[in-house]
Amino acid sequence: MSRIVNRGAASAPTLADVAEVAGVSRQTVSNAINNPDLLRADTLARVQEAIDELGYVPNRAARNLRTRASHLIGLRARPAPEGTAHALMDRFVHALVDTSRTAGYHIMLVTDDPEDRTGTAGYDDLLRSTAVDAFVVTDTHLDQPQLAFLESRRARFVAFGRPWADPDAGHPWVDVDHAAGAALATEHLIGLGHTRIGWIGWHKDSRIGEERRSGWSRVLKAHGLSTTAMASRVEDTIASGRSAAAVLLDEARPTAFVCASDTLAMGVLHLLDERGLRMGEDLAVVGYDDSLVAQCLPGGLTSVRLPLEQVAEEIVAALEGLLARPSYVGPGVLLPPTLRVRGSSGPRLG
Amino acid sequence: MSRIVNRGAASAPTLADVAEVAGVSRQTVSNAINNPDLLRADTLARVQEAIDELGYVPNRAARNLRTRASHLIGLRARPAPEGTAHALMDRFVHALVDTSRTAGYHIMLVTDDPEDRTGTAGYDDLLRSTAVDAFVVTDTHLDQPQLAFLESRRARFVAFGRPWADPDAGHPWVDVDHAAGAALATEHLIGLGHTRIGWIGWHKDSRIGEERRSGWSRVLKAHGLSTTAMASRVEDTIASGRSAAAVLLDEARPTAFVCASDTLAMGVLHLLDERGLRMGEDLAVVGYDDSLVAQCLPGGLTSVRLPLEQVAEEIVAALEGLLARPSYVGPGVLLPPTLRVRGSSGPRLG
DNA sequence: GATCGGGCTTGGAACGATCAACCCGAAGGT
DNA sequence: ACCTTCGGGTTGATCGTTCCAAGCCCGATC
Repeated sequence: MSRIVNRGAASAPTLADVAEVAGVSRQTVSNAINNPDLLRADTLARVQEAIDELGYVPNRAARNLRTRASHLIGLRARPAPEGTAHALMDRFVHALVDTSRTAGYHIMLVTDDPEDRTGTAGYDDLLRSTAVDAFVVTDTHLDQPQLAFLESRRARFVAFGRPWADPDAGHPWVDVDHAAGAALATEHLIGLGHTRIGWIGWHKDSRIGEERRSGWSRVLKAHGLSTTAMASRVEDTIASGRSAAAVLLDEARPTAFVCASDTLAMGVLHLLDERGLRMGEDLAVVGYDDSLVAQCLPGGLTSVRLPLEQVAEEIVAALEGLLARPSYVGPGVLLPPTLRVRGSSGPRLG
Repeated sequence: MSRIVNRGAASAPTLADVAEVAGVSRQTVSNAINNPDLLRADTLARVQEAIDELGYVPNRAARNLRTRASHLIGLRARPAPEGTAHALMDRFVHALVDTSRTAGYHIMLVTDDPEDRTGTAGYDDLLRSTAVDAFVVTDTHLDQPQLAFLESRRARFVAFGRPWADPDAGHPWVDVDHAAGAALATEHLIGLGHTRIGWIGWHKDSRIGEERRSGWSRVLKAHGLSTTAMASRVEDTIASGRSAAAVLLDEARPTAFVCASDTLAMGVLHLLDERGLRMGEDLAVVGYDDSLVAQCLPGGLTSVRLPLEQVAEEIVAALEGLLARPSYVGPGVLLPPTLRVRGSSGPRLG
């Protein structure tokens, strides 16, 4: 069953059509839509009536052409790698779409063109062609060159993530206080009576990883507890988390772990599973990101939850400043995460 | 630290600028971009050179206005509810973005405006205002009225999901063969030696749920195995999955469960955890959706994997037909899922 | 040598909105 | 009485591209 369809093309009503019906000029209709307070109440009502009658909807392309704006924000994001717990994108994307809508923007998804090695030409084109007004970029820690390129091109964008390389960078940014999150997790474990708390984190070249790690070490030191031989830095995979946990557990005998991600935490849980140890009771584990995995796991994985909804709000606020004329670039925003306590951090120690 | 920035507005080069540099007319430049084969090779080269020299990028708004097309596809999707394992959106969205790009389209995200109860006005506006050329709609099973509305408005859209109400609906659709997935899971368990296989699914009014369930019952019957008292229909939450499993386990004593979702399967695993039973060994469990949770869980959750990349490809193909002139609507496409075998379905029985 | 035709090129006119400037009458100040 | 101001509305120009119909050039044909 297939067919050729010929859609009737009764062309849509334009501003001029509405103007004629309402007995006013084009501009007045335009004002009725964009600056209603410029019109007298009775005129406004008459125009509105004509709009409703004709079912008029402004043509975006024409408006975009004239105003040199598209009210479209490009979201540059890479998908969560399979096999990791990392699914914050879903939540963040939705929060961003919602917040943007209330501000009159729509979100357009952009991913890297695998054929473009620099991964930047496409973005530049989108901006220059007025396809998007600005970008929201994530994964800033991974793409220093790209960020530099965007800045050099005077591209308009807001970063979810600090400008690690240049704290004084000229672009707006919003980030989560990663150290505070790890500190929260560590304090929580100390509060439960733990004194030997290990860290499983990312490689040293990960700025976020080091940031999170600093929260852990700072709190331990503040409580006079030792960090020596208690930390491991590995790749963000379940397998590395598992083996890092195995080594630390045998050598330093921690009673709890704080992990730089839920993925690594899952690695610890894999190890517990293998060794027949009970999560929470034999070993406390805290993850990071509050992924779906943390939420769904039997017993639940205690995890640091990123305030993605607030991040989205701050990003949209920054976008509005960026796109205002003259554009306004405020200071970077750092938001505190929270801790979701679940079974994996176990009961208070005897 | 905040500041007012005044960006230099060296206005972008236009078609006319390129034409002047290349010593040809606007139309020739336009042809060089859109119909290169209409030009003599040397002219084309000269134009291309001018384009590169000026760094010209066609203005989308102007093109959209003239051609009455935006090359933007609206993706209507709702976020995964927190606390469920359901994270297929991430993968599907990315697949769709990638496939669309190769076809020259971009994806714009759309969610329901909570203030608009019908949830349809917004979509209609977007189409009429030429903001998007067409929609991709998901969750078709949940929104019958919306689908009907879109059809009545002659809106252009492709559905991810069968037109359950009217199998002969006029819009293109792509769906996964849900029954086949459940059948795959059931066959797998039978192959492992199970004969008492339970079903935990969704309420009867869920068409997808019933479809998946039919795969399970069909296979059992084909093998002469009983389905009586072996099935339960509940909400898609971990808690309901857990209690459904508890009841079935006590009353019908199945040795394996096929679940309509990974979320429900996680419910079963929660129960095992409570009762101190071992997943896979004491009870085999198969989920549906191949979520990150299934992948990350210690031992792993065997699950039915949806061919989302292929779905995306078929959807884009359907979109291209829909947007061609005259538009072409092909028959619906049904794609087979696959099974990802992991620890939760356990070893071959005794 | 005039005509024809095909391949390229050309200027002008849309597409549908907003911007900038202007217009008009009534109110208020000097 | 005259000038200014201001609210409320109009008109022509413009954004940058593609469509349209006509024009040009050149070689081939009669």
